[in-house]
Amino acid sequence: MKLASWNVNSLNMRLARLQAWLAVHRPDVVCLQETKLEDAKFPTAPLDAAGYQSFYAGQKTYNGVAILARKGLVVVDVVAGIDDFIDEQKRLISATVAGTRVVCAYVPQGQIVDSEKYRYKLAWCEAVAAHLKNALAQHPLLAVAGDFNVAPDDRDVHDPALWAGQIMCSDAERAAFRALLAIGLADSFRLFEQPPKTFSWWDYRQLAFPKNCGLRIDHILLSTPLAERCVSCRIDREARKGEKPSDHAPVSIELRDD
DNA sequence: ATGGCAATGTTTCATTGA
Repeated sequence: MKLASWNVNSLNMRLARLQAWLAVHRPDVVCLQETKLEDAKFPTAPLDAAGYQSFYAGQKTYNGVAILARKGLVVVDVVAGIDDFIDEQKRLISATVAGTRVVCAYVPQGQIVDSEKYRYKLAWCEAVAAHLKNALAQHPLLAVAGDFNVAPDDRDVHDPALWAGQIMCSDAERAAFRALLAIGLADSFRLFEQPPKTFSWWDYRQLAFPKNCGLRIDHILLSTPLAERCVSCRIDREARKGEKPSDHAPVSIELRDD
């Protein structure tokens, strides 16, 4: 099974790119963030034509998450939102795909350390930690894929001194990320030897991408039984190239069939 | 020198993202 996660920064703007990427990589499951589309406007027909079922929770302008599953895979128990946490913002959707519980997450960005949005980010992560603890108790095969807006450690930052203590790198955010791992999840990227300076997001400005001034903030976390079956984790830098890219690149894993 | 780029709707600017 191949599972991917991609913050598309507007599915409307990125649909053609997504279709082309799906045609080449043929993942079984894709988690999308920042679709920025109300549910009535989700492009189910073109994605159906591309061979995918769509499950989504969106809103106008901001946020929006979706899970795509290759046609033929059985999908049950689709639920939007976080247990015991009322949130106007559409940032979490879960579905069981071919027996694996898949959670697609778009963690708040947080703007500036100690801002109102930063406090919301930390509260959101705390609620999601509780949600995932419960999910793991019910589903030993659990994958959490998304844009976490946290660079877990300095290897995930192009210039650690520049970013020290800044948004996405602060101690509290990194602790919140580690708290998710502590539930019993592994950062699939770190299960393998990886090229140094591998990132998943680059600012649109200042030639950040060609200079590889990026951060690794998009992750796929796996419960122990899935981590044991994981044979690869890659970030597709190619998808960030060319005209009108998303500012994020997709991350993909492959799970051995048992 | 506190900007820069991109997407969106409130649209020819303000807001947000990261």
